[in-house]
Amino acid sequence: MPAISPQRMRDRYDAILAAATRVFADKGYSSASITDIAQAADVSDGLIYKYFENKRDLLENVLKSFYERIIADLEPKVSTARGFEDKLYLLVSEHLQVFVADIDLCRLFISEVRTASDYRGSLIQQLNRRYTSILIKIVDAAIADGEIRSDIDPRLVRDMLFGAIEHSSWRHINGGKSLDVPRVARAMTDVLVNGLAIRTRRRA
Amino acid sequence: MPAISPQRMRDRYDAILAAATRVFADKGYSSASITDIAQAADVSDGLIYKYFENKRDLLENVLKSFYERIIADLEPKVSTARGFEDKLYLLVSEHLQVFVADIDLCRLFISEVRTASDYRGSLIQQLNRRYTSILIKIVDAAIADGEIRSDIDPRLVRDMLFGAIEHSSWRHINGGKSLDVPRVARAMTDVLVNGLAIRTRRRA
Amino acid sequence: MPAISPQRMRDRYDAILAAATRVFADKGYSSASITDIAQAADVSDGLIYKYFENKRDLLENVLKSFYERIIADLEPKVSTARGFEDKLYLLVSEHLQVFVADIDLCRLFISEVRTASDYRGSLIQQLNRRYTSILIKIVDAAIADGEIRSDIDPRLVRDMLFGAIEHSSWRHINGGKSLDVPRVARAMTDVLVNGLAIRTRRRA
Amino acid sequence: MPAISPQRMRDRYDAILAAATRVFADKGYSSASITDIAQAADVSDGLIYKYFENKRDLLENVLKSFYERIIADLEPKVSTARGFEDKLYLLVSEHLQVFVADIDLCRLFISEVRTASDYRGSLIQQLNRRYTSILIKIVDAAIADGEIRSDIDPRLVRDMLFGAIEHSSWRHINGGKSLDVPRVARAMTDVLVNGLAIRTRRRA
DNA sequence: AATGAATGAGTTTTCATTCAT
DNA sequence: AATGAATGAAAACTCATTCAT
Repeated sequence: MPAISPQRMRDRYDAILAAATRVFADKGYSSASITDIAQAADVSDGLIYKYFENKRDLLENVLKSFYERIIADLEPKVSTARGFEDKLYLLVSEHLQVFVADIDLCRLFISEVRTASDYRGSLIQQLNRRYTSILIKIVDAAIADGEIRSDIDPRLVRDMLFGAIEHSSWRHINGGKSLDVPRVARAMTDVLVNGLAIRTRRRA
Repeated sequence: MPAISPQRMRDRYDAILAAATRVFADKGYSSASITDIAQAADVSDGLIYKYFENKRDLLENVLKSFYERIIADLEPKVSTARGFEDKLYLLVSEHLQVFVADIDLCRLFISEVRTASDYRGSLIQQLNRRYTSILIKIVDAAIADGEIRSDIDPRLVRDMLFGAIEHSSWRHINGGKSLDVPRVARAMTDVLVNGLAIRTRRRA
Repeated sequence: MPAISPQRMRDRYDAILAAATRVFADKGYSSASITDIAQAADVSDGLIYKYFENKRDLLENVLKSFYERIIADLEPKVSTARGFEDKLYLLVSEHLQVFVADIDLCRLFISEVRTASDYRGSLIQQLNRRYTSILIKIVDAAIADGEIRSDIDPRLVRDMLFGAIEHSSWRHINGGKSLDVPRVARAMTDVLVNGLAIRTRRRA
Repeated sequence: MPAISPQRMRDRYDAILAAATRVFADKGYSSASITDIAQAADVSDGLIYKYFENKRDLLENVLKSFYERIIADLEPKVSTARGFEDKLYLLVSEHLQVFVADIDLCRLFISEVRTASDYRGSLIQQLNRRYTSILIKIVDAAIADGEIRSDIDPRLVRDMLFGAIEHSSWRHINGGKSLDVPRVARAMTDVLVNGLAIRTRRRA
C-alpha cells in the first residue's frame, strides 16, 4: 500500500529528469544547482534525493534517457536502408541531426561524462557502446557482403565517423553558422567510402 | 635593483605553470583548487595571483603552453615529409602520439575549454586554429598538386582526422589498452586517402 | 506543509538581525565578519544568506529596522506637543536620547552609510529623509503660524539641529561623560529659537 | 653620515603622504591598498614601511597634515575680522569652503577616524580640538565683550556650528548640487546670532 | 510523502606586512 | 637604502546533502 501511486511516482521521476535535462543542458553540470533543478521541476530540493542518489546520479540518468531516446530513434531508421553507403549516409545524417538539435546535451556528455575517471564500465559507457555498435554492425555486414575492404577495423570507422561528426558540429556551433546536414552527411559518407585520392584505373 | 632575479621569477612562473598543468590534468579544472596547485608548486596560494590573474587565466596559460609546445614539435616535422600521403601519415601519427602522451591535457582541453561558452574568439581557439591549419595547408597543397579530389572541403578533412584521432585515443584510454600508434596512423591515413570501398577499374 | 513554522522563520530572521545589529555596532561594518554575526546569532554562516542577500543587505536591514523603531517612537510624541518651541524641544531631546542610547548604531550609520557612494537614493536615505522630515514639518508649520521668521530655509534648521545633536553626542561619547539630555536639549532649543545675541527690551 | 640626505628623506615622506592623501580620499581607507599608494608615490611597497608604521599610521598622518593645513589657513584669517558676527561669518564660510573643496578628506575623517574606538586622546582628536578651539575663543571673547548671552556654553555653539556645516555639506554632496557658500554662511550665522523667533520692537 | 530550513566544509581571491637580495 | 616577491591569514559566499517537521 504505497502512500503515493506508482503512476504519480513515475510522473515525479519524469518531471525531475526533464527539469534536470533542461537545467544541465542550459548551465552545465557544475553551474547547475539542485535548487535550480528542483524549481524547474516544481518540487522541493529534498524530494530529488528520494528519486536520485545524488547530483551525479541525476546527471547519469539524464544522459541515459538521452541515449535511450536517440537509440530508439536510430535503430529502426537504419534498418530500413539498403546497402552500405545508404545505411552509412542515414546514420551520419541522423547523428548530425541529433548533434544539431541537442548540442547542449552532447556538450554535456562530452565535457562531463566521457572525460570522467569513472566512465569506464559505467552505464553510460555501455549505452554509448550500444549506440555506436549500430555502426559496427553496418560495417561488419558490408565487409561480409564484400562491399568494403576486409582489412578494415570497424572500430576505426566508428571513431572516424563519430569523431568527424562531433568536430563538424563544434565547428558550426562555435562558428555560429548553422550546419547543412544533408550536404555534410553526403560529403562525409563520400570521403569515407571513396577516399580522397584521385584514382584512375587503380588496381586495374 | 630587483629583489629577485628575472631568472628566479621565470622559474616561479614555470613552476606554477607546471604544477597547474599537472593538477589540472589530474583532477580537471573545477576539482582542482588553487591550494592544490600552490602546494604542488611549493608556493603560497597568494603568489599564484602575482603571476596569473585568476584560476581561469591559469588554465588558459596551461593550455597555451601546451599548444605552443605541440605546434613547435609538429611544424618542422611535417615540413620534412614529401607528398600528401606522407605528410598526412606524419601528422596523424604525431597527433596520436600527443594524445597518447598527454591524454589528460587533451581531456582538459576538450572538457573545459572547447565546451566553454567563451571559447569562441579566445586565445585558445586561435591556437587551436593555428594547430589545425597545419593540416588545412597540407590538404590545400594536395588539391593544388592534383593529388586529391578538388571537390573536398579541407575543413571536413580536418574534422574527420582530428575527430578520428580524438575518438581513437579515448577508446584506448578508456579501454585501458595502449595504442599502437604507427598501425593506427597507417590505417587512418589509408582509409582517408583511399576510402573504404573496393573499387576495381573505377572510373576506368 | 512547511518544514518550519513561519514563526520560527521570523524568529531566525530577528535573531540574525539582532546579532548583526550588535556585532556591527560593536565592531563596525568592515571589521565585523559574517562568522562573527553567525556565532552571535547561534546560527551557521550559510543560513545568513538564506535571510539576507549579502553582508551589505544585512547592514541595510539593520539600519532600516533601527530607523523604523526611532520613527515609530518619535512621530506620536511630537504630535502631542503644542507650539513650535515645545515641539522642537521634544524632538531635540528625543533625538539626543536616541543618540545616547544607540550611539554605536548612529556611529554605524554615519561611518558606513552616509559616507557611502551608493547612499543617494537608497532605502536608507529615504528613511533618513522621512525621519528628518518630521522636523521640516514642524518648521513649516511654525512659519505658517507666524511663529518664526519666514525667510528661513527649513533645511538649514534641520542641518543645524541634527548636526548639533550629532556633534554633541560625539563629544560626550568621546569625552566619556554622560550627557544631561534635558539640559542640553533646552539649551539647544533656546539658542535656535532666540539666537545668541543679547536683545534689549525684547518684546517690550 | 646618512646614506640618504635629510632633504631626500623629507621629499620621500612628502611624496608618500601626498599620494596617500589622494588615494585615501579617492577610494576610502579600506579600499585603498598599500600598493595603490606606493604606485601613486612612485615608490616601492616596502619603502612606505620605512616612513610609516603601518597603514593606519599613514592615515593618521594624512589627516594630521590636512588639519595642520586648514588650521594654518583659518587662524590668521579669523584674526583679521572684527566683532563676533564678522568673525563667526568668516569662520563658517571658511569651514564650509574646506568641506566643499576637500569633501573626500572630510568624509575620510568622518568615516574612518571620528568613529574609531581609539579616537579619544589621539593626535587627531587633539588637532580637532585645536581647530574647534578657534571658535571657542571667538565665543568666549564675545561673551566677555557682552556681545552675546553669558548663559551660553561655548561648546554647544561649537557643536551646533560644526554639525550644521557638516550636515549642510553632506546634503549638497548627496543632493548633487553645489553649495552657495556665502549665502549659506550668512544664513547660518544669522540664525545662530539672532535665532529663529520673530521679535517685535527688537532693540526698539 | 514532502518540505525546505539548516548546515558547514570548501572556494577563490585580497592584501598588509616582512625580509632576502 | 630600496625593492618587490612572498606570505598566509582572513573573508564573503555557495551548495550538495540531511533531517526535523
